[in-house]
Amino acid sequence: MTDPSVTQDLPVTARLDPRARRPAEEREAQIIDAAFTAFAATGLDETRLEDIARLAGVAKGTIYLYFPNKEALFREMIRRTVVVRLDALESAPHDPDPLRDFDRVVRTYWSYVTEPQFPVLYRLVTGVLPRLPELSQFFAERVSLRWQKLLQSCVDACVRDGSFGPEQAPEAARMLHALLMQHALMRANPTLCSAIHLDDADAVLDRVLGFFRAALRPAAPSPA
Amino acid sequence: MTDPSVTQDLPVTARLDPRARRPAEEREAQIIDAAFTAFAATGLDETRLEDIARLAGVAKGTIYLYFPNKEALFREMIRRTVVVRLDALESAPHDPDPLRDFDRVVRTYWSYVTEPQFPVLYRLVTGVLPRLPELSQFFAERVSLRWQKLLQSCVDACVRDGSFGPEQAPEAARMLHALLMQHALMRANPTLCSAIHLDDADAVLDRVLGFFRAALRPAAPSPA
DNA sequence: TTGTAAAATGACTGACTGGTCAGTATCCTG
DNA sequence: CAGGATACTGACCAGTCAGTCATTTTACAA
Repeated sequence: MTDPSVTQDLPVTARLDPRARRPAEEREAQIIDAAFTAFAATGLDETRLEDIARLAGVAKGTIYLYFPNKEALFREMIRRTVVVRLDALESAPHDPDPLRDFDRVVRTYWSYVTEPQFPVLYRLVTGVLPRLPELSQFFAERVSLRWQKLLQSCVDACVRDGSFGPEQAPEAARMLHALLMQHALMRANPTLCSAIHLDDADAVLDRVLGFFRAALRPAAPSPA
Repeated sequence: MTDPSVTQDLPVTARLDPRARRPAEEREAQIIDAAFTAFAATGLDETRLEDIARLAGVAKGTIYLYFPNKEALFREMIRRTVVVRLDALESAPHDPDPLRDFDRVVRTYWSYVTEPQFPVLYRLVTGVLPRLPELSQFFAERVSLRWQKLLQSCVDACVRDGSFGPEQAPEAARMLHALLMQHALMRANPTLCSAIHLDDADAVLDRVLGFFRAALRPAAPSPA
């Protein structure tokens, strides 16, 4: 406590000495972080720039040195928070065993959508969908589509391998995507679905995977 | 064209002579309809009461004769638009054949979430989730939960019947719900998932049902 | 026809907030 | 340490819009 009078009611982020100049990147990150918190809590319209500024430990005017306006800040916040692990994942070595590779990808996806940030982003993006369609576009291309392609390639490998039956394969990626996404969202919004049995993320994933594998298991040899 | 100068640029709803007194119920319905359209297009915050009034063919002040404020209007609009076919469905006669009964319920659910109104409501409700949690509660109880219970009872009947294997049954309703819901939302937001193959609602349902039945099909008799 | 109660109107107000910019603090160079 | 350059500040302004209410219109009974 060097000088409580200055920092006492400044919220978390701000502890880097106020009014001190900072390298542009750092300030930007500060503001983006604050924006995420504020927007997550109250949405694009109900969030006052003043609040973001306070959260970031910065004056309102400062925000305008880094972003031309509120909407641009929002957009930029979304873009940056869509941390994409896909680059790493896509170039990572495939497991030679298709089933294990499938498992690895699914688990990575699950941990991605299970992070607390993800459902918030999803809600914010869908919430402003009619107003900022390019943002949804970005989100779709950057997240949904790429994951689905990746999943599909894993499924296909399992089909070639004989681990999965071919009947459901063509749509399997979309089905799995739907199951995982919806479960992640249900977990995040207990209000919206009184999600009692969904606390344990691993357990949920196991159930979903069990269901998925049941659908994909090769058909029984035709009964005599 | 009796008197174009009066009605020419009044939008659709308003054709009941303006400024004429109407029974309270009718006016309320007028306003709610307009509110749905307006909120659907621009969301709770971006919609001006003036716009709703114009759409309803009514002056702004009139709205306040029927609703205490904007938020209440929004809430009421959601409540009423969640047309619940469930009452009818729940008391409707079950088909004695469990599989056919299952089919009937699923198809009714699908037609419900496939109506253009549904995704709009869903988006609006989730969009204001942190601000109006009671609304989500209402939506959840009135829609998601009741449907899931109904679906589950159909699934259980099919399991008793031997049409479905018991392995995946305990979570089957939630899985099916997740699949249908997510597909309905994907169809409604092509931007968000470049939903190419999802135009034909019946075809989509068939694929989902095919997948679901594959997961639920009884396990093959243990191989010799 | 007229009187009156209820319904509807829309100009108005006041609070609010996105965005600005003149002024201040800090840093840096020589 | 001077003095220029740049990051930062926050009081202010202008636009917006939810909500109000004095006035007008309508319906209808006498």
